[in-house]
Amino acid sequence: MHSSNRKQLNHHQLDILRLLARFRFGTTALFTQSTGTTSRRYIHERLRILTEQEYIGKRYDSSYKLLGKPAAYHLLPKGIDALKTDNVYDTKLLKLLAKDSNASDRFIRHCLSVLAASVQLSGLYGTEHTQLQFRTRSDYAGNELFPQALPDGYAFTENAKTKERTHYFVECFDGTMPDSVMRKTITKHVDWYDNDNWTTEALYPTVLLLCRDERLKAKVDKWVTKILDDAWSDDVQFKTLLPK
DNA sequence: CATAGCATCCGGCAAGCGCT
DNA sequence: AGCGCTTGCCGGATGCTATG
Repeated sequence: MHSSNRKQLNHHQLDILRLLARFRFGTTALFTQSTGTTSRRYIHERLRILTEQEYIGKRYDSSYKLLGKPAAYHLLPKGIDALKTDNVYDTKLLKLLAKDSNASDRFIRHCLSVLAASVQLSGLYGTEHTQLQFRTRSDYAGNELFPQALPDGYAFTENAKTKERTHYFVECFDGTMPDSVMRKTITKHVDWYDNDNWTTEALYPTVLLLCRDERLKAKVDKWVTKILDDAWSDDVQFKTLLPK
């Protein structure tokens, strides 16, 4: 453990930094699930090593233990630097990532919801042959085809032969925002489609609304029905889901 | 090319916690 | 108390890298 004799980051460790760039925050358990094969203990050790070397930071104190909350990891300047060699991240995103050290608990919770959603949806819609591809706001920052504000996620499976995509927009209603914001999120999709901003031949993606609990799901179902009744068309499909 | 030294991998074990 | 789950700590195995 002598810093003078430190090895270069291996590809496993870089993969973790890339995941963090895409999802902003992560936990040992969620990273383990999202990689599928690797053991939790091992992921933890990678995170420990990256933390020790100050590539990533760790949000954790005794109150977390008491609440049974896992530590939340995020990129530090050194980790962001290490990603620059990938040449795939635009400078705006890199600046955004630098602010994660001071992110609010609410923001962290939302980021973890999105990561959990990607894990859950991979199990729901992916198969051995056609894995579900999940994209985050980091992946499509600046995209002008998608509704604004950008959805929490965009996911798709691709038919190997026809190359046709079955695709989804993902919104996480996880208790981090007031009702008004959630309703606006629903109308955002309907308006974007009705105002002809969806300028490709592909069908508009099914909008998956991940609701924190049964009670919220019932409420959201009602909002969706009402909003579609009031709209000009019902071409946008919504589906409410509960977290696993 | 051989090898020494050490960073990393990874499993075993323990401790803390909630649930029953 | 027993079970399951998570994180922390320890140490042997593995494999990379610097050096001659």
